[in-house]
Amino acid sequence: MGENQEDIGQAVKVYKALGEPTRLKIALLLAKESNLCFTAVGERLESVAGSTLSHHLKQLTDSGLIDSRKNGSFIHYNVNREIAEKFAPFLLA
Amino acid sequence: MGENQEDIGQAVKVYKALGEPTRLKIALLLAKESNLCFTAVGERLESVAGSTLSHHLKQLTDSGLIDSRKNGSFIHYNVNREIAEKFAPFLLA
DNA sequence: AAGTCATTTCTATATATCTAGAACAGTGGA
DNA sequence: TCCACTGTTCTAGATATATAGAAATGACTT
Repeated sequence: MGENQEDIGQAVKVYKALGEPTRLKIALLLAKESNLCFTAVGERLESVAGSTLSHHLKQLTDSGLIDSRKNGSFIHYNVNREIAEKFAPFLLA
Repeated sequence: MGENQEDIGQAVKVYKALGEPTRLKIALLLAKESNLCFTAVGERLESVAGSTLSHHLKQLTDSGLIDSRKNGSFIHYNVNREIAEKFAPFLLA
């Protein structure tokens, strides 16, 4: 019980990342379909420029909520289940 | 399983509210000590102007995460456990 | 080497957010 | 009534954020 300073710092990042409609949609999408790459994520969102999507994915990965794995010229994204369960299990519901 | 549109709209509001250090501290504070009034909350934070605190509490209550109950000239604030459990059980940990 | 695809970085702009001072409104007490 | 206290609203300024076009980087294909 009780949360430490690191947790609080990460919590702010995670919640800030999720507190924007496009990013929440991305997180929910990745919670349902794992291992999507940049372009695949972009295709499921309505009209988001590549540069904007990149910006959003960076914020999500910087928070620790989304992991990225490079595979050739593709980068695959996944929800980090541990972090999601800790801060926002709603994503996994 | 599966979340509807209302949930998503509320989730954005709740997460946006929590994605700011002062507001997260307020939420954590209220999760630990229930029923604090405006002034009592202000006293536990370092140097936040009354108008700023009011603004933050409004955002938290608008999201549904914090409930407020008027009692005479005081307003007491509490974490809404149902909403917290749904979106951010981390607060209750 | 040249071309294509995936993703990022640069740059800019419009909008939102955080902050607080000052003024205001409601409640209760002397 | 007058004062003190609780909390909100108004206004404004500084900073942050969201967005996207254009140019750049890196990797695979031919």
